[in-house]
Amino acid sequence: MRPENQSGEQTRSFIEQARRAQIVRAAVETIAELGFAKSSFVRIAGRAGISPGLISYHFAGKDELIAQVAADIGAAMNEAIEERAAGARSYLDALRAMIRGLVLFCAEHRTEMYALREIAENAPASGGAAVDRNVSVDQLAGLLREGQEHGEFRAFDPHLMAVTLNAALEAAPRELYSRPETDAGRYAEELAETFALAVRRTGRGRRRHG
Amino acid sequence: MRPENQSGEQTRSFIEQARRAQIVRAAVETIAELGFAKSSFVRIAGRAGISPGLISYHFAGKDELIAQVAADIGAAMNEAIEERAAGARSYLDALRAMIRGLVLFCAEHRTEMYALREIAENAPASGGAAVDRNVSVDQLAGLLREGQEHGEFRAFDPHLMAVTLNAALEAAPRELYSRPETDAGRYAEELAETFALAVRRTGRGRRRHG
DNA sequence: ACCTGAACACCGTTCAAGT
DNA sequence: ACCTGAACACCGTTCAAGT
Repeated sequence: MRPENQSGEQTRSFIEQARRAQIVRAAVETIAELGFAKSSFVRIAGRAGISPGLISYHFAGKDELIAQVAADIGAAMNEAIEERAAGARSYLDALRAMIRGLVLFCAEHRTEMYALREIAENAPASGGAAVDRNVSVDQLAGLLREGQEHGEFRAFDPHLMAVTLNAALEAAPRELYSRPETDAGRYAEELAETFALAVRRTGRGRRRHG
Repeated sequence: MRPENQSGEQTRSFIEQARRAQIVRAAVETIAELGFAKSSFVRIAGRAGISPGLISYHFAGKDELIAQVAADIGAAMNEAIEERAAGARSYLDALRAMIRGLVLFCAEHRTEMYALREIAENAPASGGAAVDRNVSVDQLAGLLREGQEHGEFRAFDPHLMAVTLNAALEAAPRELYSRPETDAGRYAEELAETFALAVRRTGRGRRRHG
């Protein structure tokens, strides 16, 4: 019988929080070192110095553990992105800043990205990809829609463009890992330019600066 | 001891080819019906009316079986795409035709796409995603580079644009499945327009300060 | 409440044995 | 060569038992 909780963190005891954090940390290290396939509960528990059964006690299942690992890393990514987008003077600048922020974050945290990539490659469903993707896509769609309402962007479908942009962003860690020689700064600029051209009002004889 | 072969299909006997095809078919049906997680060798073999050991006899491992399933479906996709791109009068038209072709193919083969998506979500590495992706990316990069050399496209990095486009294309089956109400024709047009704007020469003359 | 570790059901793979 | 099916090593999860 494991502790019940839906999403409230208040219901978790101090020990439980500490154990979960310890297990998540051990999982990240194990995945990064041995790869996802070899990261069994026995190995993760061994690294943490606890019994395998204790992992099942604190997590509903392997899915929840992996989801927590992905969520922790994803939260750091979002923080880095939003930090950069905050100072933007226009929606186009915000879009560019977000794209740059993500690509550069990936370049600066390659080891964490390796664990995340292992999860994405071997258990993306457990990694909360489906859930987090929709959150991310909806956020992007909101930004794009606002940019349209302010007359900065052309009349595309915000949701479909967000899906497309999200896919392009998710490809970044994969690309940076599989081609370590890639210049992250240039990648960031290329990607920012690509979507800037895709979303902006076509300037052919239309408006100039506001 | 299973039959050895590297990639040549000539070395495979008639029976082996038939068995492999039978097993692949059973795997596709099992994955589509029960999902990837429940598609064990025992269940696939049961559907095919054979022994589980026979699967290991004909395939080097589960990875190879899943890779074959993904490859068969992927081949059908590529065929549909290239068929459409063949009649294009320009590189921009070819790009648009490929994008439309893929999105519409996904819309017309949702059940096969379901199995492919199950694989992509649960075992993309086994699904040959890494290998096939590079092939596909290289092909796209080649097309983009040619378009640049013929003066149709602007001066982006062909490889990075191909990675981005490939990511956007791979998001299509996912999106069409998770939102069945999506108008595939409109999705195809939106995506084609997005990348047409991203790759074409900007009409405003040259870019400022390189 | 927290934790252990053996037991359990299941998995992919192997292999002696059949034809 | 082709195929079977029990045996094997391993997995995530459960649970009686300890504190």
